Amino acid sequence: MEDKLTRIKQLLSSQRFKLTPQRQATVQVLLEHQEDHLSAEDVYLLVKDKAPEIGLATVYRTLELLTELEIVHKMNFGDGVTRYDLRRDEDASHIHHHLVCMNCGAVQEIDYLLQDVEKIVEETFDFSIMDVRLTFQGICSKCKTDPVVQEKYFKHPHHL
Amino acid sequence: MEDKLTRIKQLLSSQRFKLTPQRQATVQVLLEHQEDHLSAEDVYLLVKDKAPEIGLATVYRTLELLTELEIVHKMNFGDGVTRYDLRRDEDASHIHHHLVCMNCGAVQEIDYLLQDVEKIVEETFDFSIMDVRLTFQGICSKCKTDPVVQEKYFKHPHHL
DNA sequence: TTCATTGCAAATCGTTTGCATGAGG
DNA sequence: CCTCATGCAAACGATTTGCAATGAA
Repeated sequence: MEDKLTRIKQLLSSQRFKLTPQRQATVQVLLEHQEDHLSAEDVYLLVKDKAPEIGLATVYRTLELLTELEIVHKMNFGDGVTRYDLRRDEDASHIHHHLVCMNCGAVQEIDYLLQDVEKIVEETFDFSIMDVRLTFQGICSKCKTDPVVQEKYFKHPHHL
Repeated sequence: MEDKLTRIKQLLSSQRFKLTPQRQATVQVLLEHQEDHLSAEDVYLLVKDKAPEIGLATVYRTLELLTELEIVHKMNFGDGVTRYDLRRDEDASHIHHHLVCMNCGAVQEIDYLLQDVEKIVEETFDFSIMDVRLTFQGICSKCKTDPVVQEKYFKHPHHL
């Protein structure tokens, strides 16, 4: 992980960007929450613990910068908030799929299956894929046991 | 298509909702643009031709209502705008995938492949899928011939 | 009359921007 | 000094909401 921070610092300075305390704090928060999918607001609140004086705008600017450098990944589950993620590594970049529970909001990654599908799409449509976002929305196994959830999602026929 | 309008009217009235002129105009716009992926604003402008007095809020409310009734499909390509689509038909509901060109913004549907993947996900994760959103972002065959596009997306190694 | 529905304007929410200040080379 | 980066507050764009007016059952 120090590894990663060092690499990021190099990447920044190679393009004349500085690893300021605010940026470092932001990266650290992302490193500590690799499994989560934090919104800018989430990141902001977490960074405030490390650097209380930071402004929300700086967090947005930092996340935007890191996105341009392809260090973080910007995503969007349709709930009106953009979420950010450290990228795993350099090239297997465009594999990033999720199970989103419509009840509890839990997000689980499923970063495999699908290489074949990508290949077919590229060939069939002569389309150069730069990024793939596959999101399954549904009910996770935990929520499935909740009677309220069952009533809401499983009882009614969807089209009367 | 009259077919479809009638069915929608039935669906509405079965739940004590009325097919007001505004709602009808909105549905008609959606029917006339089944291939597009219109934003609320787009729909609003198109509906204004048919019913100039309509308000944007009503369009939003109508689209929300139609979404709840599973008549339209709400989606999101990460550009900060929600887009809406008439659903094709009743049950093969959750198959709705897209190729989005990062250059010209063209959206092409690829509503097949993937049934197997869905099945695997359901079983592997004990996850009940209610909706799937698969988006490939990349460069379409048309844009690929543009030298500016080539320079921007295909020349530079992504990580120096 | 009653209740859903509407148009309008104001409010809200996430995000971006302008600007004056501050820190580092 | 010069530039980049910051914090703050204002601006912004998409969407939602409050409310009084409308209109069909």
